[in-house]
Amino acid sequence: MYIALVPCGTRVFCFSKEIEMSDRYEDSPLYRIRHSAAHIMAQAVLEFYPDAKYTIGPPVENGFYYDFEFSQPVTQEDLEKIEKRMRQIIAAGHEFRRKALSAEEARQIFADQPYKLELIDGLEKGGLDEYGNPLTEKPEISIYQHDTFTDLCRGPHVENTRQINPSAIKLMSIAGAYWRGDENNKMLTRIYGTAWQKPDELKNYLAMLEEAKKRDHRKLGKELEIFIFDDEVGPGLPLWLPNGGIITEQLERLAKEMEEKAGYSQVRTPHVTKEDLFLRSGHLPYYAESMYPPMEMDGVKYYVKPMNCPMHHKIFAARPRSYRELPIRLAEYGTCYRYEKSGELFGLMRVRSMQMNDAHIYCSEEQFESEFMGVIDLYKKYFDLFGIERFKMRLSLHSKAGLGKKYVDNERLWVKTEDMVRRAMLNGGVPFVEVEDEAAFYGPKIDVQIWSAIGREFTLATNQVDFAVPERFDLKFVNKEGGEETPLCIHRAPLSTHERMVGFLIEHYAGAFPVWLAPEQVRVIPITDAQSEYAGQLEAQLREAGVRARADLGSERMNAKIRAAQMFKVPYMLVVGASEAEAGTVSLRLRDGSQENNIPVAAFVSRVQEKIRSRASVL
RNA sequence: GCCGACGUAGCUCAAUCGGCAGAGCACCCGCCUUGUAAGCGGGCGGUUACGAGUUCGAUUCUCGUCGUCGGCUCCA
Repeated sequence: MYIALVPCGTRVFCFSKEIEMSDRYEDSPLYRIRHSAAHIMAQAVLEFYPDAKYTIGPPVENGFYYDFEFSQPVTQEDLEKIEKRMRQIIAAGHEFRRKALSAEEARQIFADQPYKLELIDGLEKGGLDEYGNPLTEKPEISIYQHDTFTDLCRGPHVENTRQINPSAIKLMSIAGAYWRGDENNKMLTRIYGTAWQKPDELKNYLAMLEEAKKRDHRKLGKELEIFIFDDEVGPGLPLWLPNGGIITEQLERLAKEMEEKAGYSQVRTPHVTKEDLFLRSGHLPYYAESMYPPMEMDGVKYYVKPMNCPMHHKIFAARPRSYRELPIRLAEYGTCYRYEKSGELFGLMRVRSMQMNDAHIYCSEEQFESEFMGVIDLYKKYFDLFGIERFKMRLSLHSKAGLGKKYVDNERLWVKTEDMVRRAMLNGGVPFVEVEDEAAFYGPKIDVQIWSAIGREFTLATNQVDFAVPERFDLKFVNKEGGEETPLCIHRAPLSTHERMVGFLIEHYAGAFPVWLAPEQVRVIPITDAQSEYAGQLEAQLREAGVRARADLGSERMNAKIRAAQMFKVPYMLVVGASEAEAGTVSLRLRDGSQENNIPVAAFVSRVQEKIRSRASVL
């Protein structure tokens, strides 16, 4: 069962069926167990560190956490004793008791707990929840007590600590976390734990984590020689090895094919531009934090581009445009550089240099819906091709508080374009969720959210509306009536960036790429040296036929060569001995271990060619 | 950027209390001539991330820098 975890501030418009059928997490027994486990952990922690201040401790996907302010450093090694004490508390069979009370009574109970006092203030005055988000109605203040521990909490909890299986909980890790998630606030210490109903479920969860580590793109990327990072090159600046070069090249060919069919034009633009361009685009006021510092030449500042859009705008403006030309779709696999904070870097998924599957569509307001949905259709085609099923479309909206800071200050246009996107998605019947304060600075967007092997969420593809920047660039087209109009701009990146896409695909396929993407498609393995020549001929013939093939003529035994090819996840292995050389056939071993013998060479060649041409997902 | 942990050969990892830095794989050279996931032998490979400090002596202890990892913040 998939349990939807919807962050605060999310409005859900249409769930996928899977989610629709499941219960709300908040109502599930697991939620109570995890929430209660968090309280028990807090009790254990306070017994060991009586002067620790406790803050909040909610259930999360797969477990729970609790944030503390400690006066001394607490480390991973300390988790063992805390966990042991938790088991004792559970075994003692304490009741969880709820009590509603006034803000004043609550303040007395938590007199020496500054964070709890702040929470009480939020509940009472501002109508803020524990995360600092505004609440629509004033909640009742309640506490939960068990054994010696009392927490400000709205529940729900288990009735008795015995309802938690002490063998189905485990403390996982320790990490820093800002109070209320704000980097301007104090950093607290967060302890993560996991809790399940049965010990077997815990075991399965831990086994799943181990499995996930095996498909982590950082591990596979190294093993399969797809990319590396080098200390002297710099953090977040990946080097694509030849195998990575093949994969990215195949993705580009796919994109260009699809874009040609969909009426895009390919353009190319420089990596650096004068400061003026980014002042005009608004990147410098709104996006400067993520930009590399400028370099100066002849008294002029130049910036490395974090986005391609301003240059595409200039291409649009290269000459006067008529409504007859619209929509104009400009595409470029543009290389951009963003100065991501060091701690934000994450393998290929979050880097500082990236090549985007970028394009900008300039259209009139009437054309907007069909253009926007055309992009969504393109997503769907790609996702079908890759067999990507687990994703979430998210309508990312502005926030009122961010106007003029994170977002262009024009609320009317925000509301209008957000509504356009919402309507287009509803008309198209595409399920999505809405989240505030996630928009681009120039407009709302539909982000496609995916999860990395270790469960971290990323935006893969994105489809953004820009109602602000075309005007700043004074972009115009002449309409039917002969008047001037400013076009809307859609920024889209269905294949994300090479970096994030390949990182994702490595994990998605666990390194076993479909034939068309596999860096090496065929490995020819002679059984003895006597077949070296035949193997070499096969390699040449396959290459001639457009297949990436290699004959392994080393001095290892056949079994060792098969093993090497398996570890590299080469889709096809051709094992050839005396009889195959004699008959002009091959013995085919697939990556999955299955075998087909006595295949005529020509038959194999055309089979591989067909798999490549159709970008087939099966071998 | 912040909190915490970690950094030994190309890779995966050892090295007791501070006392000569080691193994497997990979790579190179031989031998073996093999039928669907590791044949055998030999060789090469290190300023223990970098820089200071403590010490007779530092992979080991201390400090700093860089990088990586788990999170937070942020995001294609």
